Amino acid sequence: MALQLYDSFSRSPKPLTPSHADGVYRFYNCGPTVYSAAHLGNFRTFVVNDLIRRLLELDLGADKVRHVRNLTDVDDKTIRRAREEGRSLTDVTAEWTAKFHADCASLGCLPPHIEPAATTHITEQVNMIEVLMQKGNAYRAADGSVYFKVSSFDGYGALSRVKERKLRLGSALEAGNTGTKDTTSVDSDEKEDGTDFALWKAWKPEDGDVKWDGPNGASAGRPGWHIECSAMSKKHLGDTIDLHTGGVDLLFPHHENEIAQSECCNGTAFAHHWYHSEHLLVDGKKMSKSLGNLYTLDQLNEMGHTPMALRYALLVGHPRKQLNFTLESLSSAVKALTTLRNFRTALGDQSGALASFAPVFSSLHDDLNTPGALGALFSLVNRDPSGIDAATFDRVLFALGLDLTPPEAPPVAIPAEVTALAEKRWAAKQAKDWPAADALRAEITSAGWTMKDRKDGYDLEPAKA
RNA sequence: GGCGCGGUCGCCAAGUGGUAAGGCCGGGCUCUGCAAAAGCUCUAUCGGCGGUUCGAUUCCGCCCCGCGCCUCCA
Repeated sequence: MALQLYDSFSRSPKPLTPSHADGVYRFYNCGPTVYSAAHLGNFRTFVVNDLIRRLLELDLGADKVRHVRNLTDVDDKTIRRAREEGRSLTDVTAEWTAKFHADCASLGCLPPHIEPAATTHITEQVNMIEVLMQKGNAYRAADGSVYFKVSSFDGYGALSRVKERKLRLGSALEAGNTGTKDTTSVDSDEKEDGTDFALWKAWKPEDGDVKWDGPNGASAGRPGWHIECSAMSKKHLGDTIDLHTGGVDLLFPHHENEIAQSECCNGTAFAHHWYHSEHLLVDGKKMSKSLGNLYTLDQLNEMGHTPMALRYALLVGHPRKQLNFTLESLSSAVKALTTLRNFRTALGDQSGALASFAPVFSSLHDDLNTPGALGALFSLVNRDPSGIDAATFDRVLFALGLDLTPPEAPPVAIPAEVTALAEKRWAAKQAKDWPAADALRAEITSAGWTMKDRKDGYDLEPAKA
């Protein structure tokens, strides 16, 4: 069964099959803006995309997948951050790019084959803007910026179905939906129409030394956000790509704008398939920087949560359904991972029936039904391991990106007095002095530690809350 | 106001026109001097009201509740 994914454009599931003669599947995934640490919500999307990447590799072969994920390293936020910290833009974005890479690696995400950055593709973007200007799809405003003329593209709104946005904007304002919006980054008032969006932003004093020569007739400045994806996608994957993905919040306006730019410039269909993963919620609300209800991987790691537990917790929800993240889901994940690990160990290198895992793979192939796949997996794990094929189990683990290597025990300092109590208890136990041993165990427990006996010794762990 | 998504066991979460996978927690058991770990095992009629149907949690309508997007946003 070929991998089927819901297509946001046609609003129906569609198989992922290469459309180019070389059989290489072209996959573009909108990446992060590198100005601070990405949060778990962001990583949900990247983990889901990693799943797509892995399944494609399994289905088509690793050499038949070209996965591109961009880095937005110039925009209002990156520039503001650099200014606030008195650093160069490059210095700031390099730091957060490295952090992003480290976080992705810890979560077991395969690196994309190509990771283009906006600032190293200025020429491509400028060229594209010039074509759009020549074709009458873009215009230079009085301030030297360049805008895309939405009314010049009939297909505008087909993805997000907001064709009459302009008319309805009034309603939105009345409904009070713009009260908390950050208006500092809104395009200038130089636009001919409210729905037009910036392709090129003329330099402003607060941009400091961040500027490049603009398209013909435009001022020096920097590219607008949307154009980078159109330009980099075109350069690395061609005019028409097989799949374009991102979080649901990118559906409008980002992806709508990308379609407009690319199709007007290239004169061909931009993407055959659009896929959007849903948001991660915290306390029922979207995890976001503006709400301040986010968790970064560092925060979670400091609390003692392993990256694999995080990945598992993200996999528990269907990618196209909002998932309410809780710390409790992490302890649940740790247990589940342990069960899987024990089962895998019991398997050794035995071979067995390959078909056992069919339900797992078919769930995965059916629109990335990770909860269904996990359910099917545990149905197997709950049975006798005999007859289970270890290599196929490993394929499942690869597909899910789960690394079952036992997490290293977090280095916790054991108080000397607790160690002393444990030693005394161990001695008492050896002497079969049960009353003394029990009394000492009670002392250790009240000190907040758990003493776990093994045949040849013992372990001390902080008592669970 | 427009567009979209969701409401299934204490928590999380699949699924199907024919009477509900799975994970966590909790209960019971086995093992272990105790404890832990590990293994086994038990627990739902699917937001509300109508409709279609031999039969609906699954289809349709209405209602209630929650979330997201409507140019910062994974």
